Amino acid sequence: MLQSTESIATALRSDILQGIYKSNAPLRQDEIAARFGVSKIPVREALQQLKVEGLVTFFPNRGAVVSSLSSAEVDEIYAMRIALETLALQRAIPHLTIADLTRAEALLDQLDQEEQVARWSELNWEFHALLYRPANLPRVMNWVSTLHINVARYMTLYLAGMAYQAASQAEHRTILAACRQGKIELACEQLRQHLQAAASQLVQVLQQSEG
Amino acid sequence: MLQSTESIATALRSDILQGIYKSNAPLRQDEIAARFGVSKIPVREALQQLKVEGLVTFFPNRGAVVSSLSSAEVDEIYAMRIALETLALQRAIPHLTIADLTRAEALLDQLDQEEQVARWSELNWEFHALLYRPANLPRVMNWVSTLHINVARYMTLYLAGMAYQAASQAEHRTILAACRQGKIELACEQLRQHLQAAASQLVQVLQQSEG
DNA sequence: TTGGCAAAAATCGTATACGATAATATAATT
DNA sequence: AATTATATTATCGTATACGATTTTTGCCAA
Repeated sequence: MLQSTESIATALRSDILQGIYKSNAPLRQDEIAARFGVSKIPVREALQQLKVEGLVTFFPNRGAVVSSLSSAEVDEIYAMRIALETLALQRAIPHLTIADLTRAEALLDQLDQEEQVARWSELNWEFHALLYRPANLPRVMNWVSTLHINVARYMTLYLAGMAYQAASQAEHRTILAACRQGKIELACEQLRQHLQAAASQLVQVLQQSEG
Repeated sequence: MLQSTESIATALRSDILQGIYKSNAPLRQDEIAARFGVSKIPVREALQQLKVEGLVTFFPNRGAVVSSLSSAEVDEIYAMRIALETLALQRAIPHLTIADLTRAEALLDQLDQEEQVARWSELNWEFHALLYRPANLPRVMNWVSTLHINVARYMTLYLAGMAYQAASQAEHRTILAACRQGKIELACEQLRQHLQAAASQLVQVLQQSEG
């Protein structure tokens, strides 16, 4: 099994995003190793990566669990997302092509039709990433993607309602319209509001469950 | 040797920041293991963490080297720093205490006197971190610190001149003055300019060496 | 029953060991 | 002498093994 650390990290990231491993769930090294047909060594290396990404937390001599986020932490992550995603969008807009805009429009139409929550979340992220990618900021993209994974798993749990999806789609369309017109400031402000709206709702739900 | 991964990561981070390991320098696992009196396992786990942080790059079957940054990458890292550090400062200012401001002033006085480049760089970061910490955004602080390490090692190499330090100190004082007056927008704008100035100079130097 | 308490099992963290790949040195060929 | 081929060495990536810690289980006493 050559150079397995990376593929294990990718798979675990995906599992956490999809909710296969939920918050506080232990990530047993032997079990994961068996699943991938490797020893614990590359599994632990992958887990150390996910630790830096914030997705897992290590407890001394008790191994790793999926990180659980307080409402304050969700708020902080969204604050980071707003800062970095508006940066990306701002730099991307001048480089957006007609093809990009057409593809974005198609994604929104798909989102209107989508009923499956997991798939909706995927398409939603695809839409956002599409708008950021032309900024040509690979490190920003990487980190934004990581931040997205950190909170998206909560979104699929708590914000699955049609009400949120409808509002979100309306916001997507105002953002896309501003992008099409090259109105950078406006597009960024609407993105900021879009993310802030998601953050506020998620924080509210979490605060309730925190009692 | 119990739970050594973390202390190894910390030490290597410090070594890279201090330029003990320079760009593209190989990080030999056996050598590092011997230095810490451990096996390669915790060393590799530490290196995987630094990889996510951007400080090292792995080449298949050739191990890890200290990442080298292109001018474009430095530009991107500073763009991230500006986005995240203005966020932190903006949220910190309402919580800055008199004690914080006094301490910040003292740090600037120390900086005026400091001749040793490495120590100057340390104090400089201490000043910045002091202004951000009251924002109470631990994840932002962590990531900003990582971004800082990524570029600071280049700073000490290329921007050691007194001209830069004098200009930098003047900017520090305008930022601190705005903080003292509670002028959030102004302070953030001046911080943005301060970081942008550093970025521009470093990018320029790197572009020259890139030919 | 319930609340410790000891023994057993599970799990972790890492040292050791080893096959695989890459880098280097040495020999062979033109 | 230069170049290619081959052997040697260095280094990596990970499987195996094992002591240490934690968790669970079964037992006894209150």
